Amino acid sequence: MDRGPHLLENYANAKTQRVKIDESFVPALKKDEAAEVEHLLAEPKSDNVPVDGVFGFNKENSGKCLGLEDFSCGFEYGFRTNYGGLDLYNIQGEDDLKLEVLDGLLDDVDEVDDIHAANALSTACGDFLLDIEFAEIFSALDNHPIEGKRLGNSSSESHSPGFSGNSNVAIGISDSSTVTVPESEWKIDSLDKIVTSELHENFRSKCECQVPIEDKKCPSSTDVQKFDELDSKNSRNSPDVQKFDELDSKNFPNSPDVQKFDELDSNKCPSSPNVYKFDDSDNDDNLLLSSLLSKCKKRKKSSILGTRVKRLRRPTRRYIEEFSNLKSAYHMGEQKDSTAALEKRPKVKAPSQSWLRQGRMKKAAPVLESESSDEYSASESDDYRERKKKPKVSVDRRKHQRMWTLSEVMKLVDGISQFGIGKWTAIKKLLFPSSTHRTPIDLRDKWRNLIRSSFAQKRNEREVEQKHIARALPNDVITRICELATIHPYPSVPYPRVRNSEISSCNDHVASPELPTETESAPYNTRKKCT
DNA sequence: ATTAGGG
DNA sequence: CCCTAAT
Repeated sequence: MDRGPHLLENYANAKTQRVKIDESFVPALKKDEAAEVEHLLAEPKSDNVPVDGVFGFNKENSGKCLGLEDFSCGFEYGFRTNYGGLDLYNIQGEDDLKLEVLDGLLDDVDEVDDIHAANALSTACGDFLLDIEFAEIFSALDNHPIEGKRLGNSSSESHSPGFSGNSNVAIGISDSSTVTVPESEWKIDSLDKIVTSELHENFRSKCECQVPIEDKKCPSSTDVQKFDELDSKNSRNSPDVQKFDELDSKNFPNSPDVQKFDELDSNKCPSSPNVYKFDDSDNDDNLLLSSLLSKCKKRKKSSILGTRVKRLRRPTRRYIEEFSNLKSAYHMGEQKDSTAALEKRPKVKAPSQSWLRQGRMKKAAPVLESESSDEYSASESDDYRERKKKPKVSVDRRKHQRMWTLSEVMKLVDGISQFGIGKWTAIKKLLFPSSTHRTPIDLRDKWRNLIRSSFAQKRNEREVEQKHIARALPNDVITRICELATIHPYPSVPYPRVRNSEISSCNDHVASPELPTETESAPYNTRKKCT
């Protein structure tokens, strides 16, 4: 019973966290209004009227009262999808996670006991609000675009005067600067007004409790009706709910994932000061939080779908992939073959870093898969298909090129030795069956480059005794490539001037095209006949 | 749908 | 890597 509040406080105190508790849930609310709300919250309790009735968090009442819950669901949803790599909703990047967490926590509070958890209405909702069905209402008052705006607020620390005093009212507000929120343009005021008004209205009409609240600005009853409609509509969409269930279970099979949040988060926005982090010192609480979170997932589903989640911004492919990869990376660890040591570039721990690291950042791009997973990626086929048909996708890939690893090169060489030149799709299928990247064309391009570079390197090697060729391919690979190049001459890529002499010399080093020395190059020469 | 070539 | 033309 007191656990919830306790938790709240704990987290409120955490350094890294920016969570506001209590009254901030109506951030821009004028004082009198705030007072009203507070009153409203406080009042019912003495009357044995569950506060959640007002906020619509009651089980039987869920979905009512304009869905404050929905807001929070939005956050939760965002978090979940982000982490799960689900292609549903883009949080603009970062950190709505904590919202989810907090929300979950709060949500659970009312489960814990008779604590009526009023949910958190974040100031950050702007982004989602417009999305949500009932945003229409807001739009009437507020047409401000919320795109790309961010709430610059909030390094402000949490303060929890108001409601924290009420032992049975837990109000969590996540005021996260990290959450994408329209700036001042976004009329929080109007929202708040409506919200409060709605609260009043609902409280009156549904709870039938006299609340000493002056209905200063009650929106037209139509608005209320709208909410109600919405509500009823939402409350019975079991199919959707089921859908969500599937979805959910797929993406979040185990709550332990939540624990990785910390790591994940820091990877994603290392620079953000406002990143919510689990405090190490709070391990117990973290665990609790995790379980709470998982619990709350179930409970929120219906309302999430109820609002017909449609977001303005879909998550970037990159974003999605990133998360999924990240997740899979955790599960499978970093498995690499022995050639990994020879990788041209260091492996990156987190995709997020890798996409920063390289690539031309002209346009939006898909995620850079972690090296370790490139051969195991399950989503390969999809990616591949899409890439081929939608030009847009190709635009995406352009963004970050992926270095070819030695192992990849070797596979490519193998493939060419098997299929010969020009069977790029075959090679792709056979040797890069699960690489989301590396289209047949890529293979060809790579091969084209390999030939050129190999010969160049070969030449240099002889002249300068390959010393400062730091990131050059290993000699044997070069040799193999040279051989293959002679065996399967690439049509349109003339060898850099040094044609035959170069080739012959190249072959001299290892094996003659006709008679392979039984060194490592043997397997390739044996198949030279396929041109 | 693939491949070749060029950018 | 991307794009386009040619198969």
